[in-house]
Amino acid sequence: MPLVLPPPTPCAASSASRDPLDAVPRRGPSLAPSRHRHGGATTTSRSSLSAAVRGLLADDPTPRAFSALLKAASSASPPCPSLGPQLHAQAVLRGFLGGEDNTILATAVLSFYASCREPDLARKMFDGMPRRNAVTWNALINGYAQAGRREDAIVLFRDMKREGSDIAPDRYTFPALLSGIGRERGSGCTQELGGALHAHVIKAGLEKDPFVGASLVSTYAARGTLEDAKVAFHQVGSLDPIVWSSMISACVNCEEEEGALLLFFNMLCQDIKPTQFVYSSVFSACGRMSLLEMGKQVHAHSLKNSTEKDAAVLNALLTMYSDCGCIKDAQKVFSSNDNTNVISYNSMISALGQHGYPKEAVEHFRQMKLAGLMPDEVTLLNLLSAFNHAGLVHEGLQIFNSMVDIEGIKPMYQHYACIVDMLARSGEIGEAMKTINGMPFEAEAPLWRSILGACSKHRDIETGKHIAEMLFETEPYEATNYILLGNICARLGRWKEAEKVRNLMDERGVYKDDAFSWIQMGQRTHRFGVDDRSHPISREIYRNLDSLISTIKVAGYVPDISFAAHNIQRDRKEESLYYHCEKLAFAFGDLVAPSRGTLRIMKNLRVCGDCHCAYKYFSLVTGREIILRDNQRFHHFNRGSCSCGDYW
DNA sequence: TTAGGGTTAG
Repeated sequence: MPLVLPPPTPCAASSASRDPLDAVPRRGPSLAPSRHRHGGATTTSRSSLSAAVRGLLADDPTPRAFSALLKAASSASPPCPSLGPQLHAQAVLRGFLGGEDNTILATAVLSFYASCREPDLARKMFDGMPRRNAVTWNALINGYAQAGRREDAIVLFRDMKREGSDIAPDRYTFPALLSGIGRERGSGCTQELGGALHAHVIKAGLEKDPFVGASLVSTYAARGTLEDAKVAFHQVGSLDPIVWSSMISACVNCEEEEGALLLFFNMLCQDIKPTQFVYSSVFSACGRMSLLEMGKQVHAHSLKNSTEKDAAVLNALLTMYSDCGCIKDAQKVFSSNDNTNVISYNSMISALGQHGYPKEAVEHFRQMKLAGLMPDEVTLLNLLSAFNHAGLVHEGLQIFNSMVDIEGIKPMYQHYACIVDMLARSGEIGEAMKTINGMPFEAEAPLWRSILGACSKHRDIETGKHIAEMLFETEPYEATNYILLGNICARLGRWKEAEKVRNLMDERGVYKDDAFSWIQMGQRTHRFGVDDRSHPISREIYRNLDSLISTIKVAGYVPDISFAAHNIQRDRKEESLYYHCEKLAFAFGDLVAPSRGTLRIMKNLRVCGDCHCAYKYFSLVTGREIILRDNQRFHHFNRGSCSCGDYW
């Protein structure tokens, strides 16, 4: 008679502590339950579970009670990985796992190990079971998938199909498989697997199942194939809110923010109540597009739907306000959150860094530790980034050098990239190159490009040329590389070389992205290109801009013609700077917005140095606060100065 | 009485 034995030591969470309930490590990613259920079954707290287990063992427990407690233990919050082996051992001692009719309880034990990412222990249970049902198979497939053991999951799926008429892949099998094996972008093998699984789904007649459909949608989105996600979404054709939330999140993941917003409105029109997942994704979409008014309306809507206490919603909301240039509102959201977690702090530290408040970022880092939250690799990256934005090289290096010893976090590629960028931008290009040579990773093109940018800033033409030539080989169609090298040449007055770079671009058919800036007024977005005269009130905008330029010239503004790269006469150069898109956007905002009100302006590329200077004077002569978001960070202009301290 | 789908920071 088969007997399913417990493992010799309790799970992998073994500890010297006497009470297994106290043996839960604070940081134990491999032991954390892979999934918590939200919106449906609630999780159980560790203390109430502890009491329940003591009560159970004191009474005369039934197998049914063991199953219920195992289920609760697998989804306990905080996780309780040592409870499973304890319950398993007690069930064995009572002979509950020794008979033929142990399928349900044995499956509950198996599921516990699977959810604790211990697929080998789950497999031991599986192999020792005299009878298995579909639940047993699905639980082990899920265990392998969640542990990243995709090959094992696939083999088991194949075995399941061969098993016989009673056992067949069902609506539980595919989400388990898809969640674990199909979500790595850019893997050819995974692409084929995802498509093959979709074919199996259709073959099994499950393409209309909302559970399976939501899984397919998110799997395709994670691979970046939004069109396939849409096919899966339409195949389901359901009003199930989770399928919709999966599709909205898919749009955001694939940078189709407008699509996400359209789906959100469509959802409301069909009376499908948005969940916290939907609000999180929609806030993310609003933030990325800087749609402040829209974001505020969705915020108001979310309050009506009682999602205001959800940590993820609040974290997304915080980031939305920050991305829209409203750092004070972001701070308010953070302060209103009673459930701050590591992501809340990471979001706030990131926001403060991007807005140029490194001291406040450090203060939040300190508060985070005081609150008993362990900084993770993202926290450290955001902190380094805050120092980088502010040019605080010494502080950045100090944190970087103490990451392993003090924080227990090994620097990843992004941490090195941040430090290299920091050194190069501060003028320490030689040190940046040394760091690249000493790091345990191969530098990728964007990192070399950031050094090329620093060479442009510091007019280091020799290093710049060397890096540009290398980049012209590895990414010949990236316009930025040519622009940066051309700028170095132009700034040093080496016009012939600048001309050569432009010719090379033409020969290769490389085109740079057109610069544009935009500003929201009410519900409308007004977009401006360079020298753009297409706006209905263009004449008034140009008149206002000319007037503003005259005023700021009197106040001391001197156009910096080094930002006009073409070899043209000085007065023409000045003129070419006046009608940069960010200046046009400001002139428009200044014309139509109430006087002295804050203006929020966005630009798709990095702000031009001359415009940065002009904006400082604009803020001085108009009394306006100007918040400019470019593709790097935020600049807050007020009373003639910028929050970046002219370092960006 | 055991299995499953969708969020937030970089």
